Amino acid sequence: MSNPVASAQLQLKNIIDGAFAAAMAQGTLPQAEIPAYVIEIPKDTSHGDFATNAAMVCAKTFRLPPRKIAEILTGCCDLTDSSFERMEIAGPGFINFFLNQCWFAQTVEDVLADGENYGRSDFGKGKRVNVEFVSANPTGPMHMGNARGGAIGDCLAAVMDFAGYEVTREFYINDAGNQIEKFANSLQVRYLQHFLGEDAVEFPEDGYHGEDIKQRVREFAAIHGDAYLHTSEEERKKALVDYALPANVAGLKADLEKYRIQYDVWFSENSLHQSGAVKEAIDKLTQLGCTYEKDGALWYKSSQFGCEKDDVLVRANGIPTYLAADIAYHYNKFAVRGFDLAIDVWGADHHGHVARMKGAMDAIGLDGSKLDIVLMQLVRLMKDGQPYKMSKRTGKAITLTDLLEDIPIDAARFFFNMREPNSTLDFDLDLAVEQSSQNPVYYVQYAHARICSIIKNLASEGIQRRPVTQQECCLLATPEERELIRCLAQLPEEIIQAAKNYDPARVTKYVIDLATLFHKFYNVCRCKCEDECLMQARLALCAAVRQTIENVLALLKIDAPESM
RNA sequence: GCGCCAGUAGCUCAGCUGGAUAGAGCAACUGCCUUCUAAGCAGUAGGCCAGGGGUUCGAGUCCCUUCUGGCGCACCA
Repeated sequence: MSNPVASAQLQLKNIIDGAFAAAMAQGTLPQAEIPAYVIEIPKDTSHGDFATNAAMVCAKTFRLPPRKIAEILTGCCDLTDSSFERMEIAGPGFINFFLNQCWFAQTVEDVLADGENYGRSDFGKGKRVNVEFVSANPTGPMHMGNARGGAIGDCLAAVMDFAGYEVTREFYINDAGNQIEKFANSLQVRYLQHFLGEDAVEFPEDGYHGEDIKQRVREFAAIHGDAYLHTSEEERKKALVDYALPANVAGLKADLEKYRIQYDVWFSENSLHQSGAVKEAIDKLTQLGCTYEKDGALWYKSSQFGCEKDDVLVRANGIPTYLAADIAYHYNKFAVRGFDLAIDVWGADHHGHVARMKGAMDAIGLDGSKLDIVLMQLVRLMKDGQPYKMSKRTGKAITLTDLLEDIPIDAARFFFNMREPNSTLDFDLDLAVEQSSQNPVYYVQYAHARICSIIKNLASEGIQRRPVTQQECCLLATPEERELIRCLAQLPEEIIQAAKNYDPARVTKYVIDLATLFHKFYNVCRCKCEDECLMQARLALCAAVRQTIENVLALLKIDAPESM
């Protein structure tokens, strides 16, 4: 697995450290500890491929002007047998380094050699990470927040995998607690209404009013008829929930699969109650002195673990709260299943819960820093430049299913990953369906299709891509070619950054940039040309770009069409 | 009231752990197809990075403060 940028950067660090050592040995710089300096990639390529502020941060240490230090350092830098051809001092004392043509040639070869693995790294060191996302309430259909969470979570999981983590995708089914009680009640009222008429029983104000509840009741009635009309309420509710809940979960699963999301684990909250895991977690906290009783309820001392106030674990009526179950759930992730890291993707409206959960992990004897929460802000659907809240057909909030009926799945997955999770997202419904360059999905896919077309066209004229020598690859020296290769080289670092920051939107931005650079290259450099060696080198470059686009689109689970 | 997140071009947003002249896309205007996909490219124009202080060689980025917007502060999940 190659990482052209990191290799060059490491090489450069050795060169610079070597220069410091040499200068001190010569006595041109006094003996001193070298302050931390950075090696960065300048925005402006005229400032080189890499630049360091080493001379500037040392100004105080050596009591010399930055440019003077830079002169001494460059005098001691040895670039022979390196990936660099030259360096220069610029501005207030930057030292800029320029990569040689071999590096560019080698990068193209590396991409092709790595193939579908190009971009992978061992950054994660095989650590086991659990990524939990969507975890939609099984009492009804999924909303826009779930749609965004699905795209972000799934892509983040793919990115983590690519960055060298061992990833488990998980859905937490909230099949316990208050909302299941409301669900049961809604079902049974609808059931009674189904047979006795709408007016026979009043529908509870806080019930689930959706059409989906009625639908489940009709299905249930078709199987069991009015058999549960005369049973106890208890029995009736249980029968209805036992039917409707698995049906809903199956529905969620089916909808998410349409959205190209497949989970490794569907984890039931109820199973934690059944197995006694919730009670165990509560007992453990109590043993550790983290709880107390007040007003008949059992409280957890959240305030001792970074929260504003304490929270109830077990209500006065003896039923544990969601928090108790959630502590047991995360305890299970770490202590039982042994994950090294757990990432939860939550809606930003749950942000108040973050400190509490992390604190609770510390309280229960685990490490709260291993739990990370990705908060995502709300989605605003836009149509004709106006917020678009309700479905015209149903008059209700737009569900994930509605969305996917209206726009292509490629567009949905791409759009939801265009912004970092923690920023509000305007989802432009008109743009998402538009088949033009304005739609970034098409823009990227078009670049891929173009490359396929070039290769196919040349093949039809009997010109096949063949292995190229490094010397031939060195012919790729126009500014457009070099920019394009520079971008290719960036992928592994881009993936690592996305994994490190839990920000899958980085890869989306990356692939748009890559497509842009390819289109620029395409307009200036013809692959089909007189010089056979140059043609083959350009074909190799095209193949490398195609491979890279494919790899990124695979992370997003978006098609890479061969023609458009 | 307290807390979290945000405020960058007319609009939607980039800007990596402080770095060189603040960048894209859309919208507006001007060009480029007898040659590999014009779903493309090149160019023009557009800015007191919300306001005010501070930290330093250097601030859109860090600290303080004010203003504005979103979201939370349950024996709901």
